[in-house]
Amino acid sequence: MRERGHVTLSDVARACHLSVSTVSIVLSEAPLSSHVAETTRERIRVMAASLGYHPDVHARSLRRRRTQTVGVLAYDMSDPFCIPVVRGIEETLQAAQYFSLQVNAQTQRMLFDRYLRMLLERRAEGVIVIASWVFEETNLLADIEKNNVPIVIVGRDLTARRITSVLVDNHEGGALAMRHLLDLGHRRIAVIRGPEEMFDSEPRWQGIRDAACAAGLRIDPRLTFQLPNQVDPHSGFEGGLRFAREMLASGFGCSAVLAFDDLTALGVVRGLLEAGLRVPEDCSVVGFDDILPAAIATPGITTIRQPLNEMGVLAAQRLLEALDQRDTTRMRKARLHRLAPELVVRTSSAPPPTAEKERAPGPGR
Amino acid sequence: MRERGHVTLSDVARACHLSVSTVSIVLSEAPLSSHVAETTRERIRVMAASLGYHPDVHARSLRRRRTQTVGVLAYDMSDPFCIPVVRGIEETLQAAQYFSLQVNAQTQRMLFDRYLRMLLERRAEGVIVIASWVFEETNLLADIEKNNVPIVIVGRDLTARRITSVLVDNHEGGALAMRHLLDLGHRRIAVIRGPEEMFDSEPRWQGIRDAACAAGLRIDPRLTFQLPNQVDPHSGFEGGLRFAREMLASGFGCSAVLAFDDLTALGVVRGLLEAGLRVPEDCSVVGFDDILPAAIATPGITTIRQPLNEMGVLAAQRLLEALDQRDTTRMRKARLHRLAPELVVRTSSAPPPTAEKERAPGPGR
DNA sequence: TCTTGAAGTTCAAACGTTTGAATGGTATAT
DNA sequence: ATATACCATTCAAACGTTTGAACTTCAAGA
Repeated sequence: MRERGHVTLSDVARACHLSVSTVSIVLSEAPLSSHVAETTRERIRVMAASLGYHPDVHARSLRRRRTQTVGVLAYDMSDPFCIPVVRGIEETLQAAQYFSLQVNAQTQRMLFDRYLRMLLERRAEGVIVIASWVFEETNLLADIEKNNVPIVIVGRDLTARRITSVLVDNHEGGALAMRHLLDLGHRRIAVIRGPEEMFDSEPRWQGIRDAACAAGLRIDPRLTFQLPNQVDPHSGFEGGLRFAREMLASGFGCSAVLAFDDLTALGVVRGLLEAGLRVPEDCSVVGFDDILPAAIATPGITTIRQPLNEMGVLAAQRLLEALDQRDTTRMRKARLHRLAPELVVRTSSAPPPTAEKERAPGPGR
Repeated sequence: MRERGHVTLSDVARACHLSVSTVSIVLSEAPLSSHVAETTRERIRVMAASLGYHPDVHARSLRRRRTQTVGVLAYDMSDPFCIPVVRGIEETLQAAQYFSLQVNAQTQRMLFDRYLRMLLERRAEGVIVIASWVFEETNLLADIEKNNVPIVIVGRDLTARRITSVLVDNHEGGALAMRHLLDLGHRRIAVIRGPEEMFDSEPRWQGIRDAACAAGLRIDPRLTFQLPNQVDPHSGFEGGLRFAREMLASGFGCSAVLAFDDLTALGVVRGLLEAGLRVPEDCSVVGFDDILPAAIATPGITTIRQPLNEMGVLAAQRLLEALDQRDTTRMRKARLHRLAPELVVRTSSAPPPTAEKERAPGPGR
């Protein structure tokens, strides 16, 4: 064991009575290593292992001028949304021999900037940003361009800024949810709209309205509710709970609630059950995202699944392509990937209490 | 913008008609920078900013022989258990100007080893491992010692290997849960024990038994159930669900279920509700951990909270201390921190259906 | 005997940064 | 006039690694 500091190449070289070069060539499996006698190679490897040698990635990166690192900046790792995306990214990068350096902005702009800078300092070769909000005008973006580091963003469309973007088709998702409730026979449907500063809110709401419209239904404005802008991504639960209480207090009922996301839906369920109503018998609830708590709550929340893992994989693939073309092509065009969401039917949705009268009168239903 | 590669100190120096040294001294705010004229300093800073210069952390680490980096190896970042621990670690390290390099072993031993090696290669100055399982005999441990990198582990006791350990008092937690049910008046209590290969399982079970014993209750072996060893940390839900179904099918009932963790508890709730029973009126359910889904499900799960954030903070503090003493003290003694858990009463637990008869007969209760 | 070629190994420079020592100035005290 | 102090800046070496070029040594071919 060394007195201090790490075991280096020259430690190994000294122990083997060889030069640093030879040891480096062998341990890094450079092309030249085929010219080194197998016995020597083995001797070096054994010695390196017994000394506990591990190459210094800083020295290596400096010399090779490659870090094999991609930065992944998530707006909040504790949001269940991020986890599968990050995992998809990680898998894909790992297979391409890249290390994904993950940092967590915790929805704080200050941290966001700090970490973006840190990724630059750590010489990430590319950056993937997961952010359905924040990330507006930071001048670090210019620095990233100056240093020729490609970016991909997950969760919103920034192709206008010439950044390749991967996101779910929110319009279609909203429409899927609404059509599901309409198909079940609901007509009095309450809608909880997302915070205004979140990118997803508007297209989702559009999809909901368009689907209602196509079925000849105009959504009653008295049955819509707006979630406030909040920093805490877990606040959706509180919002849903408050909505349910207010709605029940107002006496202005509905047979189904279409919530902005799963946390909101779980808040609504809590409010309804607390008041002694049954879900879905008295009122259906539909969420969005398909996060873990929605699947394991009882009743299971009917929701719109975002292909999160797939989105991560796609983002990583696009980034790897950009890295490949980095030197040849200067001008890359930003691409937009809008992935299809999927309806996941669980037990929080059912025909309305009076469905038999509203729909087909046959006794089979 | 440079043709390729990043902007370097010498780019800035050239643009300022100054030497690399001066620019370095100013931008890194070295002590010598007080000797540099303020006008010069400002000129350098402006130029650096306009060129988009960011210091190369690899070159800096190489020269300074410090990386200001601590590795955080979690056995599974998608486990809600890890999130608050990691956040506590991150906060604490950040305040001490350290960067926490987080990696996710996804409960795979192969990844665990690979990432541990990577942390060594990235010259993490210390390592925090979050692992209630895995992490048995990896010879990388020896390498870590050889390179004089301090370790702290969260989630199990490895003081026998002279590694400082931070964990919750599982024995006390189990006892708390059992005493809560006993206090409510339950006598027929089913217990779902954790997987054998998980460190927490045994002490938790001991605590449960000791508390029962102290109250003069012997737990009926027909009411205990053993979760199988599983790689997927989300499998607790399935286990709980299966338990509930089997128990109901056997007709051998109980008035309360003490589940190994929250996911298991949520599985039990699903099984009971599916069968038309009410929670907590017909059967109480208690979990362990206090993860998000337990709080936002309805009924909210009564559970034993682990002070996860605090555990992260503590682990980081101990590591920072070890880093401070690294050079002076060679022999550090490993410390054991066993933190007190806390009972969180929600709505999944209540007196048993026949509580009035079993306990005090007064009408006030 | 002299090339030629290969095998096995080493030299030395470079990557971008930091930093102790050194430089050339100018002002003040002796 | 010389020493002292300080100011503003630069020199040069070092961190651990990689790699193109160079160097031996030995054997075979001309």
